[in-house]
Amino acid sequence: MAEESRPVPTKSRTATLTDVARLAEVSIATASKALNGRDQVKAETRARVIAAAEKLSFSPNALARGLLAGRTGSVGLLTSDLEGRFSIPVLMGTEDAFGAGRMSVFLCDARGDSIREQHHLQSLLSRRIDGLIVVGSRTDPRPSLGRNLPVPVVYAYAPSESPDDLSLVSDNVGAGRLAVEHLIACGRTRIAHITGDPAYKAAQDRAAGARATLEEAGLPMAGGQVLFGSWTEGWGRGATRMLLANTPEVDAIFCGSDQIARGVLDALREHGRDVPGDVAVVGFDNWEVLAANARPQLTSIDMNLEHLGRVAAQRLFAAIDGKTGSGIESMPCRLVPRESTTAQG
Amino acid sequence: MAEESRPVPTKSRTATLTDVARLAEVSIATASKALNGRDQVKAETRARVIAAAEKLSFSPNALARGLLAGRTGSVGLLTSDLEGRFSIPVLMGTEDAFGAGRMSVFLCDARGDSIREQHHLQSLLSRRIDGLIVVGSRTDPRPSLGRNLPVPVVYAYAPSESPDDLSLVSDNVGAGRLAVEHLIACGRTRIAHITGDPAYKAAQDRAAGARATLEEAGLPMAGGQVLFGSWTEGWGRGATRMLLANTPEVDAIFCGSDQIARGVLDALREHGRDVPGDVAVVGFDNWEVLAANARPQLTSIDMNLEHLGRVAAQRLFAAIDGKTGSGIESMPCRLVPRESTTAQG
DNA sequence: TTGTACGCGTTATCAC
DNA sequence: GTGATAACGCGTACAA
Repeated sequence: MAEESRPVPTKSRTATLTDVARLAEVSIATASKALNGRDQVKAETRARVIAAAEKLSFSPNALARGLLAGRTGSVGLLTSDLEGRFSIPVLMGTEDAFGAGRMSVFLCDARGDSIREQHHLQSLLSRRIDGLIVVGSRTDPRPSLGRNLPVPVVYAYAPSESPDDLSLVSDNVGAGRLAVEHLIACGRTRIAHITGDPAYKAAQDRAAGARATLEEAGLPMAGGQVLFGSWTEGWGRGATRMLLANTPEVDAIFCGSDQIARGVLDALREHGRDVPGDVAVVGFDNWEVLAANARPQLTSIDMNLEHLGRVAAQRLFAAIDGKTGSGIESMPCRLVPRESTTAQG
Repeated sequence: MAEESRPVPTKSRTATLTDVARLAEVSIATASKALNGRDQVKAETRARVIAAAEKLSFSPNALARGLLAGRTGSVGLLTSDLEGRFSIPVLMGTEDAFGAGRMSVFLCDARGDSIREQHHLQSLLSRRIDGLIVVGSRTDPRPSLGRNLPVPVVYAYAPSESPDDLSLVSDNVGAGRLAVEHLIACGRTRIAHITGDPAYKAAQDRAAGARATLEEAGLPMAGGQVLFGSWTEGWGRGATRMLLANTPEVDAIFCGSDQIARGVLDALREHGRDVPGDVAVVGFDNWEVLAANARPQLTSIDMNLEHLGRVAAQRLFAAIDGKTGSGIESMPCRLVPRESTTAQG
């Protein structure tokens, strides 16, 4: 259990440039130049100043500097939903990119509430961030924050509804194509698609890509149509049972998520179908915990979300430097082959 | 694809207090008082100032304010590993608590690298954060950042090695007790424990709690000893097979993680054991995606990590106000009952 | 090469 | 009630 501690020995106030200057016996102007690498200062003087700074463990006050410079070297990261597992990798990517660029990141979670979002936005603006990244939790377009913000904004994962904004998204249509092309390349011809809630644009996009690719190859959609449902293992199991009953000749299933795929694998095993011998399975999200631990290990589509976040950071950097862009920039996904599609049936 | 946009119409510089004062035809001193609710200003004047502020969509510069006040209203959140799923809930809790208190949160991910951690720490200090929360990804103690930082620090999830620091952790020993007590209450007497890597303190603590509770009840540890392995489904399956071979009379399994538990459920089903009829199963982490979608749904231990994060934020608030504490504060876990233990065999 | 002085945007203290 | 004015800590013209 925690105890109250004795009063801490008086913390010495953090050193200021004035302190350093005094110790080095120069003016604060000279101290500033010495520490910032300006070349109008004698080497010996600079050394003395640097030594003094070290000794006082001086660290320049970023607030004062920002006040003067008009730029703070900080950006906002406004997420609508930290819980959703899609925000996290995007967030990691941006944090990584900004950290490398000596930028600090303010994290705000609006929890899907637009009131809270506005509140956070005001707070960020009052802190004079240099730019803002808005991360959504679904691929459906979200309302724009507007064009008259004093800082550039980049939307990631969930695009802005306004084409005037710059948005970075995953190419879900392309991902659907990727999955079906892979299955066709594996020699499959009776390919079904089991996916989640049809109200999600992600579901529609992936299905569109899958449909288009099948049509171009002159192949039918096994099961007659895309099987929409929910993003759960339970739906994966249920849909598979229906599918096996109606279309027993199915030899491949493209799933809208790894969770669904886990349910599909489960049901296939129950019905004695070998994977990938009888039926090949492709998942979506490449969620390691699910995909890599499945039996057999699950081939899956990776949206490269961390990369998406990094690119978002780069675009924001560029925008801060005045090179603004607009429109929706679509990033390719990649297929990660594992056991559930490798062997040839 | 994104296109270059035409040069944006000149953004009007964000309004300052001077602008507001000029528009309201008062001095900046009066404007400041009016906006900050000081009571030495005529109502009519105040209204005029507020109107002017609205019109210019004035937002006070937090940098200037912080420079003067000596407090910035921002805190640092230093995580060692954003990828690990334990950091996220803690982080959500702290973000939530601080957001409500009008504090902004700087997010830094050190990626388990102490060099990067030092770098982030310096960056945060230069931004004059009011306090710092350090979130680890494992429950093993981590090196202290030291006692001579200019701001209070609270360690969450992973405690500091130094008892002089304040740390908040989950009570893993208590959680082990909780699980076994529940199984005993369900009428089980031949209880096994399959868990992860023995190098993790979490594994040792949970095992210790389980052992102690069994001893107190005069029950043996089924299987003869705790089955340590890795935090994977694969180990859950493998360990279960061994267990069923050596100790077929086992009637309950307490698992060190939900992933392990999923493997255990899998193997039990394969061997024709009914859950919970023949064998009851308890998981750990209460990871919804795994626990709630298991067949049967998995009873699991929840570490209340979001709450842990919120309490960490409260402790930091208190420390900022001068009420510092120290030592390790242990937060209770809770058992979430689901199908895998409810029915009586 | 070094030092002086101003200003970034606010708030608080004091006069008026 | 209101308005000058001095800080907060720093960078940078400009003067010395």
